[in-house]
Amino acid sequence: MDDIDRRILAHLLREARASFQEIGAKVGLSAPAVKRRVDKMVASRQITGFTAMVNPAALGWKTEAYVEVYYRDNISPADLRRSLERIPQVVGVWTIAGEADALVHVIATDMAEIESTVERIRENTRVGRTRSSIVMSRILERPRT
Amino acid sequence: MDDIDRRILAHLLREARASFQEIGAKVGLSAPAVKRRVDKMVASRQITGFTAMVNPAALGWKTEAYVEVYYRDNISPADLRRSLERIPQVVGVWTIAGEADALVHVIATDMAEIESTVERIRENTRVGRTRSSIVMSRILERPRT
DNA sequence: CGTGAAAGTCCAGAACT
DNA sequence: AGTTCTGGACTTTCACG
Repeated sequence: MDDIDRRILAHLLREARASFQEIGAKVGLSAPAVKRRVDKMVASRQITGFTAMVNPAALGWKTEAYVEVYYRDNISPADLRRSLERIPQVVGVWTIAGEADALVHVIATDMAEIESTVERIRENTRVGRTRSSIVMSRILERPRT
Repeated sequence: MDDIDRRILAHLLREARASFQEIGAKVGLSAPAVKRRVDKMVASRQITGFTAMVNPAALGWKTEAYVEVYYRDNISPADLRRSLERIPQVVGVWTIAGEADALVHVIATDMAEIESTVERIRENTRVGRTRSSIVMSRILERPRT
């Protein structure tokens, strides 16, 4: 991972559908060279994939929340994942050090769906209390460079 | 935005570099038809762009935190954005309803950098207290379908 | 809103510096 | 590491249903 790789990555973060040729022109490399570098970054899991960024509001996902979860006892990351990945409204889960044990990102079409999703999270018997913060507006969101 | 659009979008969320032809084969449309639909979704800002997903750990971004910020008085979203967007370690900001006023996602190379970034957030005189949660592990992270 | 065909562009691998 | 070359695939525009 040298400086050219970083410039290629920066380009892909901004425009993931750019052609290798186009990227090559910017960084001063031929298209095959760029492809080889990108393939390598994907193979080494530095790049984990390419995705579209969507405007949730334009798609009916009007409501979003971050839910802190406190567990009664220790829970393994694997168990945590198993219990939450089947809930489609859960789009992110992180274990945290601080007051709570885990932070869960929930996205839904309306408030009622947020509520029922939090209920589903609570169904796990090991969950103690939860503390939800409803997102009012996205101020800033940028891909990590 | 009909069902075919949703299937195209789902495909792009999974693999943003897929060719229009490939997507067309999955949804039963020709490549030009797919391109027109994608162009339309981009033009209408339902799709806001295409980006690479990176593995922060593989890139030296070892440390991540979510910081809740409590303000002394009301702050406008525009002011909030202005004060935080110049801090490069800040990758996400949302205003929230709950206990705190804003949730700030911070990503850094090490703990010291997290600390100094939180310090920078606190420099704004209107910030009251902050409450940080350090991310220990990413359990689940998926694009919204 | 769809298709099919044109021309231009790009990809992906091979061969070579 | 990098390049150039090449056959085949893809994108993109356009005319048309």
